[in-house]
Amino acid sequence: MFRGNHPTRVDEKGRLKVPAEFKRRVDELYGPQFFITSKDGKRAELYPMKEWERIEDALAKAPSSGAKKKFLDVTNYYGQVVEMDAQGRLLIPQLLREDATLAGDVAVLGMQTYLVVANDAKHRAQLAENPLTDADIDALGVVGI
Amino acid sequence: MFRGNHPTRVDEKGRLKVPAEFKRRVDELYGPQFFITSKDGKRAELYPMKEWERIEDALAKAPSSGAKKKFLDVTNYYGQVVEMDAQGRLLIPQLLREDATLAGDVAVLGMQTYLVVANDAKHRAQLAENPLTDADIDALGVVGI
DNA sequence: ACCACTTTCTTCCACTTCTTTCCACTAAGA
DNA sequence: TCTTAGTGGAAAGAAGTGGAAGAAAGTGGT
Repeated sequence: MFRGNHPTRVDEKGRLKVPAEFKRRVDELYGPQFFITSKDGKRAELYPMKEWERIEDALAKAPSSGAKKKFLDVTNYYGQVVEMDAQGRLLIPQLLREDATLAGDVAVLGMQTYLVVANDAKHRAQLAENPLTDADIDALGVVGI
Repeated sequence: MFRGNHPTRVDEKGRLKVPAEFKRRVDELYGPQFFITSKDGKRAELYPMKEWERIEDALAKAPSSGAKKKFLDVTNYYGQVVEMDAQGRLLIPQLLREDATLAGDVAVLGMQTYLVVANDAKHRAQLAENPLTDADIDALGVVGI
């Protein structure tokens, strides 16, 4: 389970420093390979290879549909297999770097099974624009929040 | 069950001293790990790790929804796993320290299953601005209040 | 078609900065 | 006075960063 925000940076070469905590977990649970992609072109999603393969398997079994084709189209357009080096850095494909403006300060968010990489300022602005309301929380119906 | 207000301080390094009473309860009921996060960026919420995991599980089972996505986006943006040291202090992430102005005197409030950490003066002002009304209390439908 | 040169990519080393942990002192309450 | 809570700070270790050297891929010319 990945959780929380680990602020980090993308250097001028386009390398993302995977925060040490996430790196440790990935090292022990998965290999150094990831599938980096995006569903909206606005922020990158980083799946440990094994997780992505699990999703692919589930999709392969699903009946053919427009939604499936669309999903494959988008995720494979932005997608690429990337590998962490010994220093815990990985090269973000140029296309994603441009579309998701991944340079300088970025937020790496744990989203349970995968990680989200977002431009910090943009993500912040998006949260401010669309805040979490009491009604949202009530809608979840979870006790003790 | 956490209850009451235990005023404490955040030092210049951003370390929150967990009041001894809360520390004792946490030590016996839970481990030293917490998930610290925020829903509005204005005050921090401190969940014993086990409590937070319970919420995560409940969320994982809930059907996909906008409210759920928003909730994960916000809580993981502000969130971080933190650990108390032997002296009962824990480091508040920079982002939260800034947004929620957690420095100097703060109030630690027991909110049943979790703790709230708020800038004392700000919290006071907010209560004054938005007081508890008879209508609020009636809406609870609890006998004997 | 092959060779050589150029350019880009990748990996690894070494330095710097920040974080974390732990020790010791101060203050307050019993 | 003794014990427990709270505070500050220094030292050791870990994390982050830049860059240089080696490898690989691409390009052009003979």
